[in-house]
Amino acid sequence: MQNPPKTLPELKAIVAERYSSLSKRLAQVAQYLLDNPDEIAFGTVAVISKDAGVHPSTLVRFANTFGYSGFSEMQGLFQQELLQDTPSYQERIRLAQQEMHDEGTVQEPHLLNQFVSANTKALEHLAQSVPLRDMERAIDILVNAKATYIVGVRRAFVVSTYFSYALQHIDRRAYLIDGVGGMYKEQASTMMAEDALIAISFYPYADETQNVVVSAIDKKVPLILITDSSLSPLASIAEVCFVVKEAEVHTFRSLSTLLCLAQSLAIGLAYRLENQQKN
Amino acid sequence: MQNPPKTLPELKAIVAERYSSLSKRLAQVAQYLLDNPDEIAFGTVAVISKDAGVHPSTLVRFANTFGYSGFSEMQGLFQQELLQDTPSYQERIRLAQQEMHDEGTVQEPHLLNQFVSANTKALEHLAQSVPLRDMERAIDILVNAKATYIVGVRRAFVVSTYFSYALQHIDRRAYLIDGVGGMYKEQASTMMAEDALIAISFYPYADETQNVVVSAIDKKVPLILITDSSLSPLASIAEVCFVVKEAEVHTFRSLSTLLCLAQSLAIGLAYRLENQQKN
DNA sequence: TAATTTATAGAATAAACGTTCTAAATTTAC
DNA sequence: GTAAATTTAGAACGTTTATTCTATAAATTA
Repeated sequence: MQNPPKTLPELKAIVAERYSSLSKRLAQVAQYLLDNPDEIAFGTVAVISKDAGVHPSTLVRFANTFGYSGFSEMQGLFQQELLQDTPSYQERIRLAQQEMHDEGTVQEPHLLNQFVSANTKALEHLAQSVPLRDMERAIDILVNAKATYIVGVRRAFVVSTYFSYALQHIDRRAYLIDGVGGMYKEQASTMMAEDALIAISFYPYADETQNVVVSAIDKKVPLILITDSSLSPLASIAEVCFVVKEAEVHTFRSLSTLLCLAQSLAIGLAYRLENQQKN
Repeated sequence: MQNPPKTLPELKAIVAERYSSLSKRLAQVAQYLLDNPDEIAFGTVAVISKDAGVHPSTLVRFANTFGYSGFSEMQGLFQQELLQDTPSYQERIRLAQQEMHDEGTVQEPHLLNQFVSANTKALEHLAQSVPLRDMERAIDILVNAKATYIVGVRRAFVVSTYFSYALQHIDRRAYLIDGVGGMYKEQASTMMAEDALIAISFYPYADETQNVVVSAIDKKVPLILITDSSLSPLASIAEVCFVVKEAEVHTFRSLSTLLCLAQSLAIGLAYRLENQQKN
């Protein structure tokens, strides 16, 4: 190796390329290097090697393998990268917009930026608008539920699958009512009063979801509702109701805040269960 | 001096304030410190002192004067500053923490707030790290695809369902390979070279997903991969590869940024199709 | 101006640094 | 299954590190 990469992106590319042919320990370093560039920029050989779980000399060998005289030389790339003016997020948006203006052509700003902006705002709104009390009540219900059923269609189905995944992840009985084989009714029929139902429903409030909820209410199954309006037809019969305003970009509704809420509920539940176990 | 500043902006403010009452050499250091923060972040005492035209020990005295145990402690602030992603984010965290402090009660911050913080940060990172070019290439592939297959299991399944929903929403043929009835192979068997495959795969890289991808590659189906590391086993064979770092709160990985990316792709595709139609 | 305080530079020090060399361990090849 | 080659961890290396201590220089005060 004679021509070591001169910039971090180049190095990363080459490391990724050669990764599969690296020995065990060198691969370990490669992994760490790609995942924790910041640590490498500031850390010492001793600290980094410990953190990456390899011997200090392995770092030097790694650097040598990629053509550097030693670890320090390679480390320089990581420092260099950090020094490159990383303009703040807002500034980048501003620059992008200005660039658009300058070019004269009416083109889209980087779509990702629009989404990030929109979702960030929506997330902040979420934190402000959801009462802590509702979170606690919802978690109460989930703690006491022998099983948790989840229903939601189309866009809401995405959130349903997350709930299903997350709850099973923390060893809760979760049943996703997905209507496979057109069996909404059948899947919902095993719900009992000591269970719980999480329903996610947005305008235009699909009948499938409504029907499942109604049959649950008949059986006195407590309902946690996640919806887009406090005037949603199910809002009044829900034990707990979360009203979530999603970000919207060019008429496309987002899901980030919903997922964020779902996660918070799942982890809140996990905590509660842990604490119960201790006592 | 007992309470040294904990952030670089604070330190800078105090240095400026006390500047006029500093001795000759300390003032020299102050000058240098305010002008060359980056050098201080990475340099050694020897290098910095030489560059600033003072004796090495002067740097230590300077740090002591402002309440630090030594130069290294003060240097930490300069490093920290370089790591900070965006001022806006940092400020939010700081304010939130201060608010907590003001209340007097030392309590766990509202879970939702933790998530919002983590997700916000991850979102901003996403916008910076995903190259516009990759977005365009991915959209190119999706535009040209007669049908789009989507595969992802467990956590990634949530994202898959979103893709499936979003693509069908804009009248694209989208086939979700969900493995219902254990038919991963069968569902994947109808893929053809003029289609496209979106695969979402995270460590520990499920076999189900791998198998589907391999059979797609055999048929020359272009692959758009969304994964968590550029060292992912599928990364090297993908046409386009998005590496997404998800937010993490108490070992629970988030999905917000993934959804954000998915949305951006879907809407980017929708736009492109609209524009094509016009021409 | 002399005395006293304060600030400085230099020497000294021990700890930590990155690196090299070597023997052991592991993998690969036959 | 043995031999060769590669990879590894460990010890040892000379440097460099940040810091402390101290004699000297400068500034301040009386």
